[in-house]
Amino acid sequence: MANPVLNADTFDAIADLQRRHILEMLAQGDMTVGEMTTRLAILQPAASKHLKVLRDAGLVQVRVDGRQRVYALNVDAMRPVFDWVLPFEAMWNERLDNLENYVKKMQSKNAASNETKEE
Amino acid sequence: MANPVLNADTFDAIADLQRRHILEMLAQGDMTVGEMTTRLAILQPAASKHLKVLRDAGLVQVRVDGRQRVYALNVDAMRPVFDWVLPFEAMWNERLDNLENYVKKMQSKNAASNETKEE
DNA sequence: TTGACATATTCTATTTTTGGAATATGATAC
DNA sequence: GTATCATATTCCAAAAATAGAATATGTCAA
Repeated sequence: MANPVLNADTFDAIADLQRRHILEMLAQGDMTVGEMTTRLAILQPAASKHLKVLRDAGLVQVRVDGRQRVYALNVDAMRPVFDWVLPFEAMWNERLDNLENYVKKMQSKNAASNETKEE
Repeated sequence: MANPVLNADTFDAIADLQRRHILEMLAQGDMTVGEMTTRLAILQPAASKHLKVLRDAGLVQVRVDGRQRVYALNVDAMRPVFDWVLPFEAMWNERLDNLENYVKKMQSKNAASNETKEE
C-alpha cells in the first residue's frame, strides 16, 4: 500500500526534464543510480538530488542491494497528473468529434448531390 | 492554426497551482483578467504575470475587448502533457487488469468448490 | 582492517522564481 | 482635453531551485 504521500508536489517533480527522463527510464524497468547517471550523462550528485525530489513526491521507491540502490517507478503517484489533464483531453476530442461530424455531413451531402447528378 | 510555440515549457507552466486553477477556469469558458483575480483572490499584477507564463507556453490566448483582455484556453497546447502521462496510465491499467483477472480466477475457483459442496 | 566502490548529503555560489509596490499603457467616459 | 478603469510591465527584495565540489555513509573485497 503506497503511503499517503505528503504531497511534495508531483507537478513540480515532473516539471524538470531530467526527472521526466528518469521516470521514463524507470518505466522500462528498475535501475541503479549508476546506470541512470551514465545514461543521462549527468554527475552522480545531480542524479541523487533529482531522485530525492522524486522520492519525496512518492514517484519512485528505492531498495538497497549491496552497495547499490535500485530505483523503481511508483506509477500510482502519477495519477494526479493524469486525472488533471484528462478533462482537457476530453475537450479536444469533442472538437475532433465535431470536425468529424462536420466532415461526414459534408460527405453525405456530396454523396446526395452526386446521386442526383448521376440520375 | 496555433503557432508553433517556442516551447516555453508547458510542464513548467502547469507546475504552479494558481496557473492550473487559471486553466481550469478557462476550461469553463473565456474570462477577463479582472474576474480571474477576483475568483483566485490574488493581486492583479500576480494574475498578469501568471498569464504571461501561460501565454509564453501557448496555453492561453488573449483577445482585446475595449479595455479588458479576454483570455481563452488553447487546449491543444496541453497535448504534450497528456501524451507524456498516457503511457504511465497504461501501466496501472495493466496492473488493474491483472488484479481483475486474479479476482475472477479466485471467484471461479470458489464457484467450482461451492458446486462440489452443494452436491 | 584497509581500500575501493556506490550513493547520499552538505556547502556554497549562481540563477530563477515569486510577491508586492510602483509605474506605464491604452481605452473609455466625461 | 482630464479622470478613471483594466491590464501589463518594471523594479526590488526574498525565497527556492540548480550545479559543482567536497565530504560523509555504508558495503563489499582482500
